[in-house]
Amino acid sequence: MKIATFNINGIKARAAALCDWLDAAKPEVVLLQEIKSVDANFPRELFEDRGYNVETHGQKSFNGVAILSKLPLEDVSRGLPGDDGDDQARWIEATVVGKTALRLCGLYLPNGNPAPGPKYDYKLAWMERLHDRARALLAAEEAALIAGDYNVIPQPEDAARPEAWEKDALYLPQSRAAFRRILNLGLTDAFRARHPEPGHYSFWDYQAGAWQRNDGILIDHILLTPQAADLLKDSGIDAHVRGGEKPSDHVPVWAELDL
DNA sequence: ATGGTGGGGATCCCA
Repeated sequence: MKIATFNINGIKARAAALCDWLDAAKPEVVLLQEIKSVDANFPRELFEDRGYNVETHGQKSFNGVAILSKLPLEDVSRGLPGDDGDDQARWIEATVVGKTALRLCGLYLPNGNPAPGPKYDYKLAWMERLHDRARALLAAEEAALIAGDYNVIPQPEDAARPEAWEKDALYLPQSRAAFRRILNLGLTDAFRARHPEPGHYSFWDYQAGAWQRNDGILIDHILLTPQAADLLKDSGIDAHVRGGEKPSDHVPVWAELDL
């Protein structure tokens, strides 16, 4: 079963590119970020016509996450626990059942720039809540996948020019330490488990010809609990999507699980 | 040091 994460940077602007990729890659499950749409305006028929069940957690103008799945989506929940005052749509969960049950968690982690400042404080607080949720998922000792746009460059080899990101919220030591602390709970990075070498990216800025110069960063990650990691067969990044018509600035990252 | 591009939707915010 192929499960992908894809920050599409606006569903309205990306409907064609997303459908082209779905038709070619045929993933069973897709976790979407930055749909930038309220639930009522999400073009769910586009995906239902292709055999996907659709669950959204949107908001006006910004953020917004969704799950597309050919298998039924059960026990859907919206919003990352830990702060009732947080109204930003950045987290959605659901369960699919294949050979075994798999809990899917889709996330759009705060960007955090400029740092320092209130946006960076929000990012770090959000990562603390993510840590707590990940710990609970691990304690359940079941297969779970926590994937999305983490807005964290975990290590120097995850950037073409790490020195350019030294003062950026995506690469500050505190951001990387918070990510590592979550990983160190016992999660497996599905892409890095199979592709440890440098030079793999999931985001290229629209500006300054970043794609043409391959000036990318790897910030979209798929983390697996041990029970899910045991099912990992393959993983990859569909980088070619960045060279398509009206592309997102991110590309799909996927994992194949024996589910 | 600056400005480079793009989406959303309102005359500016966010990335």
